Amino acid sequence: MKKELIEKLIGADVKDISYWADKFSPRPEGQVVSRVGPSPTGFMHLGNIYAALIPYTFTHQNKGVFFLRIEDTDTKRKVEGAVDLVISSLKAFGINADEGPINEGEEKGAYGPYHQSQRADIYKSGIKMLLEKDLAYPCFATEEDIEALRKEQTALKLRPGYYGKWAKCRNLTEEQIEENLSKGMPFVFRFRASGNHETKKYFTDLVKGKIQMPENDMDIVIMKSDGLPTYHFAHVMDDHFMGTTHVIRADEWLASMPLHVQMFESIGWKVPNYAHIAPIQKLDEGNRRKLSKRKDPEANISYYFEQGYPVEAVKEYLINLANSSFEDYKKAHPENALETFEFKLENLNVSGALLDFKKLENISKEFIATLSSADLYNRILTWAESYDKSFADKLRANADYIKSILGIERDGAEKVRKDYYIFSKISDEISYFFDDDFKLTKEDLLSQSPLSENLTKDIVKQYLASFDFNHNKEEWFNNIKDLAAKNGFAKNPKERDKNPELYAGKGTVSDIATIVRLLITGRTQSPDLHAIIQILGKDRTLKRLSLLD
RNA sequence: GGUCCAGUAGUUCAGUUGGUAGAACGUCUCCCUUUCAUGGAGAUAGUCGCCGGUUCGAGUCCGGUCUGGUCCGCCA
Repeated sequence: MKKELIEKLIGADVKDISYWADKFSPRPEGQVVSRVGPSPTGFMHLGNIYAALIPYTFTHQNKGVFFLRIEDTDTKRKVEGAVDLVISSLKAFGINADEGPINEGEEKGAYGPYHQSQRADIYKSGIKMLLEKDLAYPCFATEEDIEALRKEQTALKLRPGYYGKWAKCRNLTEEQIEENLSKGMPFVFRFRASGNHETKKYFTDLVKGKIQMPENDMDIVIMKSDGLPTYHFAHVMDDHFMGTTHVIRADEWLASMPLHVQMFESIGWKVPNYAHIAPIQKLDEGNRRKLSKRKDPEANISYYFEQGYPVEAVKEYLINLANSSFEDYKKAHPENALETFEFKLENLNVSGALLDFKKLENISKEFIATLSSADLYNRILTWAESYDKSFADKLRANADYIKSILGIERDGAEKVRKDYYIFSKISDEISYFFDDDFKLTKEDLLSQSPLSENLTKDIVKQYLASFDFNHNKEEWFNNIKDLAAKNGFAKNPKERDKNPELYAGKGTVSDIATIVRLLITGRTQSPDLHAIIQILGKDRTLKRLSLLD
């Protein structure tokens, strides 16, 4: 294409591509460079974290460079504060980029800017280069033209798209282009595809292995009429100049790998390694489908923060999802497993990772069980300050009290309870420790008691009479056992099961314990009762034991 | 419609170059036990989507078929 026409199309002051080649020095030989490129839509998808965690971990295990690039070329979707959301979300999961934006205004690294919206000059130079090489051309087709084209193709049962003989602007003469320009017609730039759709070519994907795909023959739009590039072109330009060696990205890009490889090759640039990560899916009425931002609240990572899953658990779950051999590794190395686990791209889940909340809960329980009561308290408080203000107030006002509650069968215990998995459930879980939330009527007691009304009343009376707050755990329980014996109850449930006729109409120790438990906690299930009593204190305990008086 | 990926225990997934299947979670049983949650021991379970082919031998290779998913925008 004539120089004058190129200048008419993109302006006279566009730099040669060599300018950028000089500006961005090549990365050290052999260095692994990878990145994550979220678009700032104001929404952080679980998949975004998943797609960042994998290259981040991979790159750091290879002592490489991991950078963050904001892919904000879609001006229509731009949202205020979205970049901060991206950075803070990544940070919450321990993903800190070596290069890239560090907040809404600043960035670090020598290959920037790391916002695509600020790289317009670089892309223009790229277009200039492609026009000179005859690898791109301006296209004046309107949206309506494209729509009509698609309709015609579908009617003929042909592959829809702008390719081959359907690509009308492909063969525009320079005179025709001049004429359209003089009419002021808007245009985009398209890539001049060189492939034949009938020809199959092998591509190597680090996750999926060798795959065969047709060559690309689509004359895809590479620069929109607003002067910003589409993903495809930005990917090629940026990953070339930023020195990316490993393009690790979501599965949905697999189909455009032939296009991207073709662009690199026709320009004469080195083709990076590709690794396509299977999407996170969920089961919906028997079918799996991609986690949907619109339909599924759990697609948004804020869901996990709101529910109060510990980030560590979510992170471990995601690693687990990506590479199920992590389970074996963790069993062998329970300490520090997450950081030291070396996962291989070729071991990545190939088909699609299905969310399994049961498993997440399990991991979360295991993780929370490793926390001391003080650590747990701090985490709950941090969570509550954002998501449950009144509970946060309660936590602050009763710090020591609540810490001792959380410490039941935790601090110093050889077998830690594993009944918490999300912070949002803890408030309810411990509510009976507070008189305001403790509600038990006589009717509640009698209806839930395993024994008859008269027997229950009698047992309550006897227990209150024999209760001594200063008993240690053994003395305390012996007292209940004595009470059982005195009333002709079985000392343990097994004894009753062996001789049911002996204890007909009576009960066992566990029945007495249940009645005490109901009086103290209002529930039939609770952690260690003696510990609860000690934390509640003498006055509160006696008051609750005196319900029937 | 085209394209590519996948289809292995109830569930989520492993199964490097072909030698009749493993883990985790779940479920169940027993032990521990005042309830629950733990902890310990164990059990349960799969004609490896279906059909055919190659082979002494196939989850693993080939062909076909069905099912599910991805992508096919001036969105990324």
